Amino acid sequence: MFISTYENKLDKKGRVSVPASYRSHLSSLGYSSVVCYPSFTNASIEFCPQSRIEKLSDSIDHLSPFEENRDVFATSILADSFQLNFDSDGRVVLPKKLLDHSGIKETVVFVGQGKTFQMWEPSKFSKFRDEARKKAKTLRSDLKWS
Amino acid sequence: MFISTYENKLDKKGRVSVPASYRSHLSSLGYSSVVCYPSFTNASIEFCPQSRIEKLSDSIDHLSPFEENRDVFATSILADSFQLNFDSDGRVVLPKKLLDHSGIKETVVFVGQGKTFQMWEPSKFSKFRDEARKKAKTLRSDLKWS
DNA sequence: TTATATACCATGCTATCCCATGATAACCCA
DNA sequence: TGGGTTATCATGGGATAGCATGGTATATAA
Repeated sequence: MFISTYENKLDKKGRVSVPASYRSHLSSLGYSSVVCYPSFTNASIEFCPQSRIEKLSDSIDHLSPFEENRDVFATSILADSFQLNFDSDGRVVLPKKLLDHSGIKETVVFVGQGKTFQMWEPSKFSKFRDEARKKAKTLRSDLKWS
Repeated sequence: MFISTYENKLDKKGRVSVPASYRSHLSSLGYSSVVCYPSFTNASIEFCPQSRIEKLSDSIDHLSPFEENRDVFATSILADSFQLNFDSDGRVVLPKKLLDHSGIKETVVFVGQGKTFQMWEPSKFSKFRDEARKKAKTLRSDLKWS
């Protein structure tokens, strides 16, 4: 499970360490590689194991080949996704497109979301987090979890 | 069951012993790791078995990946949670964010809540306890226990 | 060359492991 | 019952390993 938030820094080469606890969870899942794509609902970068994207790809594939939404999903997710590789110290290089989408400059906030995690520019995240807290207070009862 | 209250001290390194009776109850339930998060409703730190948070993560995961509330729940709960590990002497290190939320400086009050427990700053807890007593007096008849 | 990518090495910080101490509670036995 | 002996537990500190981060060196492609 991906939980907590961590702040790490981009170095001059654009590398950033993925938090060790996230890496160890990834390897416990037996991941081979990971995928990033820009969120469409906000300015974050979504990060997930390759297998999850494949599942997503499958569900897109089940849409009719002629349905308009099929192309919409495929284009906005799969076409904008990047496969990332860890270096030997657990770092990744973020592609420029994703940096632009997120507004990340030198500090990256890693935000655990359970099955996935996100990467944020710090000030954008704190704004989003405040709003999320407010909404969660009113919506909390909607989430069933027995 | 987690019952009664205990006062333990934070040392310079930010470690605090979890009361032995709580630890033995945790291990009798077979829990190896635990999760803490700031309470939504007061200044305490909530403490629960990891499995409880995993259930939550699963139910969030059943929401559509593109539903807005998905991010709202995940961010406000999972992102603010911390996985804590016991050292070999039954202590945990409390992250700075949780110390800030709770106002804990050097003394931690452990408060049993049956299935979970909380951690409080002493003076905040005694205030909370007094109010809880008053409310309980007037609400007494509401508690059903077939 | 210039830029991009990968492997490898170095450093400082901090979390974690392991052991020591003192206090308190539980136990045992005359 | 009292007195002494062990366990148990909270607490403190030193040593060490893991981690984030910075840098160098080498390779690859435009």
